[in-house]
Amino acid sequence: MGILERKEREREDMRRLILNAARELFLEQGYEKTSIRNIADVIEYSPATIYLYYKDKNELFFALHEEAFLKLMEELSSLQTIQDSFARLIEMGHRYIKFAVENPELYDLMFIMKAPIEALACRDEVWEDGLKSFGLLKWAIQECVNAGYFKNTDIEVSAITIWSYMHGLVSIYLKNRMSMFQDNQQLQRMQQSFVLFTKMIKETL
Amino acid sequence: MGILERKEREREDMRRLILNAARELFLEQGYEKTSIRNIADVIEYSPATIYLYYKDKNELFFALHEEAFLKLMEELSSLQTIQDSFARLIEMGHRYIKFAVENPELYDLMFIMKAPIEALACRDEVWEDGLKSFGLLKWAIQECVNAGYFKNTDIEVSAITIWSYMHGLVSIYLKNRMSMFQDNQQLQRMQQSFVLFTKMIKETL
DNA sequence: ATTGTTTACTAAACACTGTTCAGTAAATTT
DNA sequence: AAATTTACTGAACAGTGTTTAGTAAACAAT
Repeated sequence: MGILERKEREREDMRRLILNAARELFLEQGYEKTSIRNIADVIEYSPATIYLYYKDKNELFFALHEEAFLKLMEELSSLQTIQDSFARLIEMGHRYIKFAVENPELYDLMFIMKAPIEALACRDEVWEDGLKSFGLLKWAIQECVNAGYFKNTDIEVSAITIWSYMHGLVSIYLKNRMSMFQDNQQLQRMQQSFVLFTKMIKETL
Repeated sequence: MGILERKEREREDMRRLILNAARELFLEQGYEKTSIRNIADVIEYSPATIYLYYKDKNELFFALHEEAFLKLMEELSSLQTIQDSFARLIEMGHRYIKFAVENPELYDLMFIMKAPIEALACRDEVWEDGLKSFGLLKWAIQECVNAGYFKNTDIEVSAITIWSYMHGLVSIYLKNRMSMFQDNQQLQRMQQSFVLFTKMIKETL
């Protein structure tokens, strides 16, 4: 009885079809301007069909949120090859900034928008993707402690502190709140600040 | 010829009436769920009338954005009484966190939402409110340098770094991305992180 | 092969949204 | 008193997320 399996496959195909269209529109014109009807137009189905595969718009964007974390984790995965643990943590920071600047819509989805988190909340699940990448940061910090770079033992608090700085830096930039600097100076100022921050953690963490 | 003056007064009254209603709804049910029609209902005028006093919704929320900055500046104003410049900077941080936690919707409006910044952009003005409060931070840092607490001379970079951390910390919390900690632990973790950060800037800035 | 049943899909509607505009009634000026 | 300006609104436009009733095709049972 392979019919059920085929149906399941077809269902997955359809979910992917919808998600691909959603991602395409979302990345090219942003979240707010992407409507269910737009997505339906692209895949040449009725808007109502989308609701047979995704509960609502929140759930649809939570699926993209998951993808985005996969992408970030992928871009951070090759860090394991770096031997020196402090250099690895710094490179992690560089790549985090790079990811945010190159994928502003994804970053918004992952860390700022409330829609994906609401999709989680109403199925009362934990924020696994966030937890996993937070775990990666904690691991990188733990390695620095092990290697003798950091003395501070409360890894959790160190992780929050570093992540807060990183998130603050990129989201001030992404949400256009660095307009006190000329456009061409903003990225430069971010780099300068990042250098200062690395000095700060090196000397006192 | 006092008629023009009266008319101007009446116009200001109307603008305030609209803004008061907008603020009320906005703070009680959030930005997204507040519509022009909701505001119109409260003031018992037609929705079209609102457009005679505010260009669009962005401009309406930019007006609230200005108010929010006034409120923040007010809550930071009494800092001048603190003698020790480092203690003053720390207290500034405390009040920043307090403001964000107690006024999440206002904080969103000021530093995260793109609507107010768009209202600015299409009148191509600078972000004066942001600039002013950034100036206050720079002043507080400069005083720390003057008092010998900090050696670092690039105040601008120091300010970005400190603000980035502060903004990151509170917005991770406000946007519900601290769900890896139990609800009752989140504020405590923030405090711990803040203590760590103060140690960091004290020792290396 | 012909029923009955389930599945996949959609047109249309519901209740909204921001915004514009023609038309009206009152206030002001001539 | 007539003409003009001002303040306001009803209705519409073009969209939004979402639900529901109904249809046609696929499948299962006889």
